[in-house]
Amino acid sequence: MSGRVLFHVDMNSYYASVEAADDPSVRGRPLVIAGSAKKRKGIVVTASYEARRAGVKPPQPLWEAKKACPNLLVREPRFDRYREKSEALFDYLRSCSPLVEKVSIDEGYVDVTGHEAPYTLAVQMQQDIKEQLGLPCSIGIAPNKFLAKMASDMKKPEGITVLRRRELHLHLWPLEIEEMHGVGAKTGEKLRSAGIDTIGLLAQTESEVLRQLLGSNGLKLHERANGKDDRPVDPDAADEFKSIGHSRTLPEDAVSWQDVAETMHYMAGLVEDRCRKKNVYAEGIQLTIRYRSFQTIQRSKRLQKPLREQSALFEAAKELWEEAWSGEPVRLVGITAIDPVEQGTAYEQLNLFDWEKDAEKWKTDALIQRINEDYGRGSLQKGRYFRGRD
DNA sequence: TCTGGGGTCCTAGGACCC
DNA sequence: TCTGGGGTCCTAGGACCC
Repeated sequence: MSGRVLFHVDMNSYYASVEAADDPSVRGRPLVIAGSAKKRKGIVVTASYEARRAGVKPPQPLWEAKKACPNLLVREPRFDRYREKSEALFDYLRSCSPLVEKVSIDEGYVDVTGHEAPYTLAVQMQQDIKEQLGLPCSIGIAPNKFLAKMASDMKKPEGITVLRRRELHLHLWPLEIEEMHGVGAKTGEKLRSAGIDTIGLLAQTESEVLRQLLGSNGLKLHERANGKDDRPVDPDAADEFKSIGHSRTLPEDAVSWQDVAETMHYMAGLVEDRCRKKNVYAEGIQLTIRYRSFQTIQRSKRLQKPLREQSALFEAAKELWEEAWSGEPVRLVGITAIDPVEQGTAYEQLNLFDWEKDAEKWKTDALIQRINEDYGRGSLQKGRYFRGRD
């Protein structure tokens, strides 16, 4: 009963729409954005509505899409351009309300509580975005995030949908269970096997039954299905990142460290670049290996000292590789910096100071030497060295 | 001649500490 | 000769989303 009014603004076929906005020659034609099939990245990331009408549906292998739609136009993604347009979009949204939360490159929430005529505002926004950026979007209007998100999905492209709590039985509950945000393949399967085929049945199921079936996620889904969701629109959410990673599918499967080393080094460089841009160091590193079988493993470890240099990330990744690689052919590798910390926040100076103090306290040359040696190789961290002894 | 690349959140077990 | 219980940190993996 908080009486909030939230918009979920969702761009339609975003990448394809940016291409169409920039290049009139592809407008109105079946277009997909996909990686290069030669490099084994032939996946349809986004399809224009013309392509969708021909049966193309992301994510789908490119060869399959071409089979479904022989006159398909294919473009490789231009992420920099999509980010640029996205910034313009969010600048516009923030001109409508200060409470804007960016969810991804092409969607966000806007809290317009208190606005005298939300629907009229939505119409205006949709029109402005079309005129100023050349991009189509759908807008969902509802009292909370979940319902706004579900609403924006109800009319595409270029729809505006109001979803009121008292109308859930008409517009939300009849939907198939897989259409619910937060229900993926696995959860959908579990729910169906329990006879819960629609969002309405989920809403009416005893919450204890759902907890048995899905754990705490079951309780969350039950609340959402009943129209309850208290999450605020958080303008800072996008700044609070927790990892920075890059990965690549290799042109062909790798069978040795030598085969992956160059790609690893390159990934480490990309990670360093982004850490620098965000002014952070990584307290941990994660290696991702995807095998030919598509089984994907991840190995992570905390670093002895926060770092971000390409060579250091590369070396750390190599160590993880040596511990983790099973010997099977590898399809994809990735490096992720985890637990980012701001540059200059305490760590190096402060800790060095602490070690000196600790060394002073213990006062044996041998110990001081040992600390220096250890610290030199960076193996002391966070004042833990003496834990259990003092 | 399948299946990209960027993320987040949650759970669970073992180590370790008190 | 018998070993509790709570808390935190670390790691791996599952599920989901765009």
